Amino acid sequence: MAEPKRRPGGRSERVRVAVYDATLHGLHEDGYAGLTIESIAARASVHKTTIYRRWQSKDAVVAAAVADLVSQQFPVQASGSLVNDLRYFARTLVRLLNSRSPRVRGVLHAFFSEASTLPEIATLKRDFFAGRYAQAEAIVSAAGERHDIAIDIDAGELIGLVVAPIYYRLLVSGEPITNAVADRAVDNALAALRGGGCQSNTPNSGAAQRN
Amino acid sequence: MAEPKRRPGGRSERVRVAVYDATLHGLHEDGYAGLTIESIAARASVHKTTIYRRWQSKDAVVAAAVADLVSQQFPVQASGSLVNDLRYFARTLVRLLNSRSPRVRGVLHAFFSEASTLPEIATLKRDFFAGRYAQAEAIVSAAGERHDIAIDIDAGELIGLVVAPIYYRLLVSGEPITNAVADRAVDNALAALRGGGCQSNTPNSGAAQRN
DNA sequence: AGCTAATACAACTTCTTGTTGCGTTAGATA
DNA sequence: TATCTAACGCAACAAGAAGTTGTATTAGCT
Repeated sequence: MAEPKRRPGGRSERVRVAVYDATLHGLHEDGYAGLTIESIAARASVHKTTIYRRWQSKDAVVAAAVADLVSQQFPVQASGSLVNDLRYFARTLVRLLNSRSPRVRGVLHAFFSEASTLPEIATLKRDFFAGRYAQAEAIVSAAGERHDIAIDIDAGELIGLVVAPIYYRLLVSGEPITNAVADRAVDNALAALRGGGCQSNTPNSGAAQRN
Repeated sequence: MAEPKRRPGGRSERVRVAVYDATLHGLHEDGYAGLTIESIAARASVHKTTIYRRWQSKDAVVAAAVADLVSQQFPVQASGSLVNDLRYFARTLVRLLNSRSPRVRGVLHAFFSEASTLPEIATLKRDFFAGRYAQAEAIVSAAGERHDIAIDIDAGELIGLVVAPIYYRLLVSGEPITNAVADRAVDNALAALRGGGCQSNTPNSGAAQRN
């Protein structure tokens, strides 16, 4: 029952990279519905049996390809004023959503299309945004410690005000996503702060709820 | 070259309704990728040749089914205070996004998945949101005329602040969408107004932009 | 009651999907 | 350099879905 000797270097690795690349590229160009194992194989210059034997199903390939790219984390700069940090954060998101890299666009497609219903993709998506959220929360709490803002500010609510309008353009209105959009989102979020919004001591707002 | 006499009443109509219903239902349960003409036919208790002859392609059926439901407009109540109108508006959106009706969920799936890349669906989506936007803008401009708020308020920006967090939960974070979320979104949007946000005379915000 | 548009049914072709056996290539080890 | 064998390429195939066509049947209309 000895384990067969694996060969991680060389061809296997090249095939893996080529397949992941072809998968994300295809996800971007043809969408999840139009993506097939044979199209991936053709684009990766690899035979379809190779994919069938190594990954079994289309969903498994997609999940693996997305996981591979997402594992490369994006660092967040957190030093200086709250405005600058938030602005940098928002602009980083804008740059990401505007990326012309087929691999990044493939992941975005996976996250914001039908593929997001796959359990593996859903988990990756949740983990990715949880990570981003934690980084953003650090920005806000740091500002709280510097006494730039009140301590009872709901960090999640504030970050939501910053990023929600950006995602809104990507997913709903389809309007272009410029740096000006990012800056305006930050300005409005901070304006809400000044106007008394994002208080964490009013968890359910003042209104009664029916649902 | 006489036009053949059509028969809009009776069976044709029943088939049409059954097919649209089955399409939206299938879109909800199986997704766009999993949807096939044969599955629609089976669910509608109709033979597949009927669908092939009347609608030609899967995309055409989906577009027609979505268009049929979307054509039923949702009225917006606009009387009273800005807070109440916005809250009603936001809560209506929440109720829509939480709808358990398979037909509504099917349309939502069409709008926020791969099907939204189809030209017909994209047009329907754009028109639908343009209509909603116009209604919302009326709320804000009415408040401006009542002098509840300043005249130089960017209505679109304000509405964006209200609805963006709601869509953000649906499409990005996946958190539950309650009435409390709607109310909080309105509160924060109005707080932003008080804090000096949503001014229409600062179209590109103060910051320089690189993109 | 008769006409015929619209649908159902069956049989068929074509294309896609996924599998299997076997020969070939190229890392790894000595 | 020679050898071993994991990983891949290739061809052939089976299974099934997608889409088409001819004909019979149903049911709306006059």
